[in-house]
Amino acid sequence: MENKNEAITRQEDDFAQWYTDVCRKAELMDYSSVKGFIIYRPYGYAIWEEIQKYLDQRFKAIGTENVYMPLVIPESLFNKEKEHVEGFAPETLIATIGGKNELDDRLIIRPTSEVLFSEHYSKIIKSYRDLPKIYNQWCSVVRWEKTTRPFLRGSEFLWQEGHVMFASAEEARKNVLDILEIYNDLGRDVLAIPFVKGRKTDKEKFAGAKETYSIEALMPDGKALQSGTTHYFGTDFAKAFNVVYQDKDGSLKSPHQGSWGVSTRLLGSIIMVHGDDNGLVLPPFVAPIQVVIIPIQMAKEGVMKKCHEIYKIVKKLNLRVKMDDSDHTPGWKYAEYEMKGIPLRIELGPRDIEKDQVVIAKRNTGEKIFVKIHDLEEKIPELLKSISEEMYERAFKYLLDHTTEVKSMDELNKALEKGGYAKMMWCGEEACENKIKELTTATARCLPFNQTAFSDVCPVCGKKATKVVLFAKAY
RNA sequence: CGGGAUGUAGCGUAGCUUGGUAUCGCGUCUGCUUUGGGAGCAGAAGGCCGCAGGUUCAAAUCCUGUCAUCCCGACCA
Repeated sequence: MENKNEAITRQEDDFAQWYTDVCRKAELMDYSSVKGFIIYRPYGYAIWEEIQKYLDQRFKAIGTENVYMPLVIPESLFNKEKEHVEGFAPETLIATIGGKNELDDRLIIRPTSEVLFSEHYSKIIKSYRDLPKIYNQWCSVVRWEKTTRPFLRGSEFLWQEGHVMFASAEEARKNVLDILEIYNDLGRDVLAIPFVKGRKTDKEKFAGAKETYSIEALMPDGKALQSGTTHYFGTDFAKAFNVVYQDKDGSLKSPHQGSWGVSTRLLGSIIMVHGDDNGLVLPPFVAPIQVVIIPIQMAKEGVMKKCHEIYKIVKKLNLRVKMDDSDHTPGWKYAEYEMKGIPLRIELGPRDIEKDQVVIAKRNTGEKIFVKIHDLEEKIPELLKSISEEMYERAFKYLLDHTTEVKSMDELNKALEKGGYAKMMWCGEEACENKIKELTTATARCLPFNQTAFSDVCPVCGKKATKVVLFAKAY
């Protein structure tokens, strides 16, 4: 029987409310008493930990070392890089009192750590032998946001920030593109999210960066969500912070710098891309619980015993498994674990025991299948893999269906109305970019790496267009 | 930060116009019966009505401020 109080808002009724409902009912987070600062509850934090595991291992495989930098940056230091400061100044949180005294040099709670890394690098990089430096830190940062939403935009969020120094521009650029590829792999293989890889326009790039690259995900409400970025800085930052090394030939040079990061915003992507009206749908490889076992008629002879056997079989596969032997009814448990997005549910009762089988329900499709117990060992890993692929395919199809090539302002408007990306040829002028934003509120998400031209006229100004650009409304 | 809406038990709510010690459902706890899609019966606990001031003999209700959440803009990962 439908229990209205347990249900969440339907997506089609109010997508934003659905999102918030899922965040709370799936116990991913809770609000704290300070605006924009959320509590990452165990279930939500565990997803982040899985993301961390994957990325940390990939980062280290290409020579990255983890470090930890201070939480605070003296204002005087922060102000060294002009363009960067202008980008962040409006959203910094500043500590002004230490103990009982006003601070002479106020302390900025890091909104990002470019300047701390740069300052440190100026001390430890002296010779070409000290390069490259590929450092990363896992931490939280604070940005005083005006409007906040769980995971999507918080005043504090968790992330990793890589800050790298190389002797040459080529190496630095290669590093930030390699990392972008790792982010993309994370999406494809782990999160089941198809990202669009591309370069940001000058207008949209990071404060102080020469080049900014991003991975963009498309949400079911038609809005794009930037899910990760990498930046190439050139030598400007290094120069501002006096990072100088002596090269083999004895000359003094500035290294080429890059940075890259993904944040807990990825959880927002996961929730929206895959979720449905029954709640969360987690990609199998980040699900904190991958398989849940529900005993049916627990009091009946042999049921619990058989459930424990199944538990052991799944555990042995190195999977994250939970058995729920609480006294809730099976129906309650089904709904509960659907809300939590657990990829596979195993139901086991007297009827199954007779047939030496279990019932397996797939969260992503709702499909129920019967599997003989002796086949479980082989079948479960297969199912998890195919679920991940099905989820990716579904999201990819949505992405394709909502990427529309447009050749006129009229088509652009229609494409944005439908939701998703309006793909157009662009002359490269910021004026045209601004005009689209003014008329539609959509922004240039990126110049996708796939630059297959399909016209040579900019629909805004009518001049010659050479670049493929994706416009969309964004989070 | 501008415009709009909303805050009453863990969740969802009634009451507010016309001030007088807070309603109902779900959840929680106990017991028994149950268990293949959010179980049934019986009993119980749980609230300084978001917070802070003010008006009043008396404030959930009226006034001011503030905080939070949601929506629409501007800004940003």
